Amino acid sequence: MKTPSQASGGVARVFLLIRALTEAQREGGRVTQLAKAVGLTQATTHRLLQSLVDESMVEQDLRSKRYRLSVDFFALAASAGNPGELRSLCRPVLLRLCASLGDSIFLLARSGFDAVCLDRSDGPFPIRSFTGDIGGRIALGVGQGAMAILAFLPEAEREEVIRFNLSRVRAYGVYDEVYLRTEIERVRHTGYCARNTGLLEGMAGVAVPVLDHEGRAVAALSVGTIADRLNPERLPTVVDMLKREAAALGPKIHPFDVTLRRPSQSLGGTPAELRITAVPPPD
Amino acid sequence: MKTPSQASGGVARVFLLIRALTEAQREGGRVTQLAKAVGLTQATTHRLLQSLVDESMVEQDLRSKRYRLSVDFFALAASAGNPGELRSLCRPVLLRLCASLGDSIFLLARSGFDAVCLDRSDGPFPIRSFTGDIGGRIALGVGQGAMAILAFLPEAEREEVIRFNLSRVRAYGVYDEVYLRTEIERVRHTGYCARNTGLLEGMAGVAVPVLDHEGRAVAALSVGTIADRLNPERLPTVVDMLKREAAALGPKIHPFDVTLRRPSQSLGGTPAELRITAVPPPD
DNA sequence: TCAAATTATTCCGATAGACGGAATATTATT
DNA sequence: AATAATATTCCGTCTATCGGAATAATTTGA
Repeated sequence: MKTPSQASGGVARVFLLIRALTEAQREGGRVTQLAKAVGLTQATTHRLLQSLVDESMVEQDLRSKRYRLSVDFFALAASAGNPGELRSLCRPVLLRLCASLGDSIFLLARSGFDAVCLDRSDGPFPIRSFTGDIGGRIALGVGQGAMAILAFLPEAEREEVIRFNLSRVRAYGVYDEVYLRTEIERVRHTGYCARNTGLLEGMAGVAVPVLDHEGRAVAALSVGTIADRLNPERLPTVVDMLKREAAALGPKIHPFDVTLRRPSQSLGGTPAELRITAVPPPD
Repeated sequence: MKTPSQASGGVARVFLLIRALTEAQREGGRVTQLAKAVGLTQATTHRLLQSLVDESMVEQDLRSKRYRLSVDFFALAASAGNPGELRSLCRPVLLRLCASLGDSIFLLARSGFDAVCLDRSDGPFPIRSFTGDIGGRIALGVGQGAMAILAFLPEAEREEVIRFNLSRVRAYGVYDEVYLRTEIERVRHTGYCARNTGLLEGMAGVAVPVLDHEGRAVAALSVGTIADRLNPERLPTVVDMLKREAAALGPKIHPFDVTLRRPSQSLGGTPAELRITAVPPPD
């Protein structure tokens, strides 16, 4: 007997623990605390942690005895950030756009119901972004990049994502379904997504989807900058450059064709960028 | 009974498989091939893969049935690339240096016997580098950044690393132990590591260590550029800026204190760093 | 400085769940 | 359409995991 919501095998336990470790990366996690977080006994948690240390995926501070994910884990996973060579393909594009425009450029890849930031190239105008750091994720429909992707998914898939994401995106200024669908239509019509009144004060962004050889959105190129620099005069130029680069990328892309599966592990909640590092009080 | 060289628990098997998947990221791996690679039966390999798919760490193409690591895996591991907030702390530094110097700046973190690239900021002068892409690793002692770290490890640790790495670094132009030790002494004396005759034709680099509050090297700031731009006239300025930034970082860093353990999984082999992907110049 | 409390680590018997041989289904090849 | 290669499922065996409990280490408090 196994609860479907609860994980099945030992693999699930390992990743449950790893997820708990990501939460505790800042200070490192202690066995007791981690055990409670994953719902296992201290003994089991301890043994799993030791196994992970043996694999050098986790390291333990000799003084505090706290555990955290290791840089080796990061290095191991780095290749996963280049699916179908997408990142390698886009890197010169990012550099080129960044050099020409002088703004920060982001590469977002679609991943299930989210977009994940795979790469960025910062221009001289510093910027704070939601998807922000490499590895950051955001629900499809929130922010220009993730909206550009959502708008250009095949209809059936788009509907499923909208249904699943509606509750997740409410917090971000997507007030209702009608508004979201109106936006999507606009993006589908114009071929880009731009907003001046962004999620962050004074910040603006514009993004275009990157379509694979069959016309489905798999990624987005996104520009983030200060609001002044996306004025009506400059915007068309920026959009044009983005579209040109995106179009050139399309034929080179051969993505995996995967079944969309609802994540059991909640992706939703509060994104890391909004979690204003409150230290969880021990009790 | 279990071979000590072969892994013990189920955790080891999982990561054995994940490692095999990183090798096959480009095209994706098939069950048969992966099973052979990890030395398990197809049935077991298949079940493990399914478990990983359930965790959305792996995805499978519906057409080709091939498996690859997913972007979710990358996103999960991203927090591991910010150990002790090192990356967050250094990001503004990278941007500042990149803006002032106009060259590409790298942040390397020490990890066991290696240095791993945690972040980079590319300047207008395109560059090819060994440690190159984010997540890339290189043996301590090879390249300016990894040399800067090695030179400023505590003596006992330094000796152990040298002993372990000597065979690994021979391929890279470190011809013998005497040469390596001479270099280390020079770096310790001057406080930086610069080379014009780099591993790559026409490329040059200079790096300084980032020392923690107890004076041990935990990271390096590295500049990569074209050889002309590191002439005797400009070099002192660059070194000075790097040193200044590194010194300011030191007190903010409180690293984990870990036991150095020889990796069972060979790091050696054909390093990913030799598979150099040239970055086409922007224009 | 010592004692109490908290936390980390080790032990070990029971057993849940992984293992893999073999059968079956699917896809590619000729 | 037949054959081959590959992927997936089944299920009995038995191994490797689980966790309660004991022990060790560390922190807290007086």
